[in-house]
Amino acid sequence: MPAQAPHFSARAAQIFHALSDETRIGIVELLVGGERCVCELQDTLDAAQSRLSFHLKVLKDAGIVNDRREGRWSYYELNREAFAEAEEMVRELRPRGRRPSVRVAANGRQGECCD
Amino acid sequence: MPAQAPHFSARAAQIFHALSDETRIGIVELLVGGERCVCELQDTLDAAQSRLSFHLKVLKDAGIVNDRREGRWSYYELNREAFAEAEEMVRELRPRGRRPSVRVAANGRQGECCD
DNA sequence: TTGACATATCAATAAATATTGATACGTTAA
DNA sequence: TTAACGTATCAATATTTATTGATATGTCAA
Repeated sequence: MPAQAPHFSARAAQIFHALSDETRIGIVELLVGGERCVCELQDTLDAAQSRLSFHLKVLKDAGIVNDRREGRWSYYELNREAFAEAEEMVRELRPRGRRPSVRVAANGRQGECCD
Repeated sequence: MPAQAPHFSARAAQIFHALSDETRIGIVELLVGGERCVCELQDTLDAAQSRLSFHLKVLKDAGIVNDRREGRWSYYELNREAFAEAEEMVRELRPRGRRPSVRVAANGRQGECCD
């Protein structure tokens, strides 16, 4: 069997990439408590407006956040599903079972590896 | 209180960055069942040697894998701690509590946001 | 001891991402 | 209406990350 469904690695890479930047982690931290307006994020993070907008788009494209417009304000909130997905991915990538106590190469021979 | 310990976001970014590439996800998938020799990874992933070595280094620098040398072979395995750490990070970034049913801006005023 | 091997590292380049400043667009207050 | 506002998007540039081919290093077999 394949290790994972065909697009698992692409989706995993996308989610983890969205979380691989300190500014974006900062945004997520601010959203942990609930929905926030872009202008609040801007004040708190002290980030230039277009820069913040760029990072919000990365998060949105990865499905990490949802947005909502209200008049001239935009509100962002975390998407619970994406976090469930991320947690599940970490679990699926995590080491399973135990290493054999006697080391056996995957080709079945002990202490040898390549031909 | 700060949302997280001072280096949380740096460490989170590092771990997630290590997992943000399809080739590296592929490597991790191969290691899920236990330790593997570099040459096996090379055959299975069909990746150029220096390319594979580069990605293994990214994973190693992030603490995702440990390596071991035996004669002329190198073996890599997943580091359980890093996955526990990653899982915990996802949990800490995940939305908590409930959004207020009546929307209130963080500045306490309803329906308003910025000054 | 010499030569082939497994792997890491390096330098050059390519490709992807991020930052910045400018502009565009819808919305609201005056 | 018009002007200021909040936000998104774009183009140019800077920065980071990945790939490639070459070389270095330690190890083992002949």
